[in-house]
Amino acid sequence: MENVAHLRNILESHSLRITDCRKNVLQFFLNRESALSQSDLENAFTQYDRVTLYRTLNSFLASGIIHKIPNSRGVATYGLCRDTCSPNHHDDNHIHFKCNHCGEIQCLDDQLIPEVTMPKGYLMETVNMIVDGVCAKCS
Amino acid sequence: MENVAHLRNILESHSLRITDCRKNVLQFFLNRESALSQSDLENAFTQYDRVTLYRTLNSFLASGIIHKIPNSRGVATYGLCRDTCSPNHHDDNHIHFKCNHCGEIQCLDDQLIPEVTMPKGYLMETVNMIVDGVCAKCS
DNA sequence: ATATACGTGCAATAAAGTTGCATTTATGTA
DNA sequence: TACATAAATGCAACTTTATTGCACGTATAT
Repeated sequence: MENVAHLRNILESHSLRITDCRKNVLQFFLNRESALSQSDLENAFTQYDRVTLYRTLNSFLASGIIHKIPNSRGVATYGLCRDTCSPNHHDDNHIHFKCNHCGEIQCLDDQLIPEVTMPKGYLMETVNMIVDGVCAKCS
Repeated sequence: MENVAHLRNILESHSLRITDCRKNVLQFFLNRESALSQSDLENAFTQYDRVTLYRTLNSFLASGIIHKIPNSRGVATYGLCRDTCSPNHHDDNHIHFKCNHCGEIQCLDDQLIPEVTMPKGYLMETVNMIVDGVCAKCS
């Protein structure tokens, strides 16, 4: 359970207005260790319109509160950014884990993506790494 | 240009019937160095129904001719598998590159994904790595 | 040559993502 | 505290992508 001041603080520091929807969604992210999709939010917050949740996710994404996690299913999933992330500089160089059993996607904050080199002429900007398998809860 | 015997050979060795659609789509993949989405195929092959192309991709995917490439946009993209792939054992441990300029997704067949270790309790099955940036053609 | 299992096209639907607009609300300023 | 305003929300509508069922056509084994 996060206290409200903390939630306000996070939103404020990312230049976002404090609204019920944002506070609730943010709390939901903070209480979860797994990544969330829009439909997860729709199920959890029937009091808010789909579009509102869609735009809430977008505002979190643009302000650097959450990051998008690439995946093979055609559904966008989002994970909380670390404290050290900012809108302009993301610090999400950790591995993502997708459990093939429970379906959850987790940020493995302590497993950093190893350095890699690109062929000549390629300019590297962002690196994502996704491991599929069975998570600790399911194994 | 691939000769027809080669195309037949690939389809046959993956237990797929030889059809015009499959031959053409396979050739299209072989002639391209970049990954393809369903809509790419729809644009290239107006003579085939969307659903046919959809199922062609699915059959290629299931038989191990192509592999799905995770991405942040909500559009499935597919790349050719190496010769060493089979339906049961994929050998696509290469890095994928997404160019933020031209939008192309490429398989960097020679850039192998480095080994990583998982936290205790986690079972690793598949690893994907996607680098975003600017490709050699655009830089 | 033929049977049949598989592939294709068409129609329809589901699911996810997105936009415009009218109304409501958060926030800075008086 | 009241107010002006920029931003957030809800609703409706729409686009794109993904998916299924069914009838018909074709590749393949016998």
